Amino acid sequence: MRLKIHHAHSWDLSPAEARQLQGRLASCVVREDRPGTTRRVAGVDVGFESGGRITRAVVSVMSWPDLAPVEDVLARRATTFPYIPGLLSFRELPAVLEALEQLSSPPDLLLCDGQGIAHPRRLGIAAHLGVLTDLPAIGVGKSRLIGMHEPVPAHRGAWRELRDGDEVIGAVLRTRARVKPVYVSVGHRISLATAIDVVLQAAPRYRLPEPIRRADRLASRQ
DNA sequence: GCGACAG
DNA sequence: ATCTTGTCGC
Repeated sequence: MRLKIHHAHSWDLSPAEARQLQGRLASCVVREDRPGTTRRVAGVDVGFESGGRITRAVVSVMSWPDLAPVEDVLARRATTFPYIPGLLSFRELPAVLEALEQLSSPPDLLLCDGQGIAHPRRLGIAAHLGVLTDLPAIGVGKSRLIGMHEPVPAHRGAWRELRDGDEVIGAVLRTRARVKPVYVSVGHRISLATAIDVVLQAAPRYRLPEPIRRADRLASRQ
């Protein structure tokens, strides 16, 4: 598929330029529900190989709401930006966009590894990806970047607001009882309440480690 | 100045 | 992100 990029920009930036750009793109994030018809949901997993020299992105598409596997794609490329907390998207998104272009048909919703607006400048990787693709996007982080929250009860479905001062920037949600909670935040064109519902609905059959395992299978095949 | 810090 | 060791719950 051809990917339409909105608010396109250079990736050859200094850390200072990247931070400045985040401030401008953050104002484009839509924090309310503005979905299209949801038929396919894509899980986006990012990471690296070879001690960081290679950046890897895996996109696993499933049908919605039945969560049947539809299509998996993998992209790898030489890393061109270092990992700096708060600037993850500048290291990972070029590979993600390359992977998305390999899909035979576009997804309707993105579940992206990492934070959405739960970010110092409100533009984590999921929000950045949402703005560039203009697709509804949800950030699902495995650990915290910023924000404070009350303890989360141990049962599945329990959640607490993640706040930065007075602002609610996300939710800390248990997708399974007594398992480490995930950090859910708005990426684009979705409300926090809807994002929580979607993650909870997707989690039972689409466990967060699942895209990683599929990634490893794809990686060993290529 | 010191600690924290998505993946 | 990755690696290792010790502990705990089912």
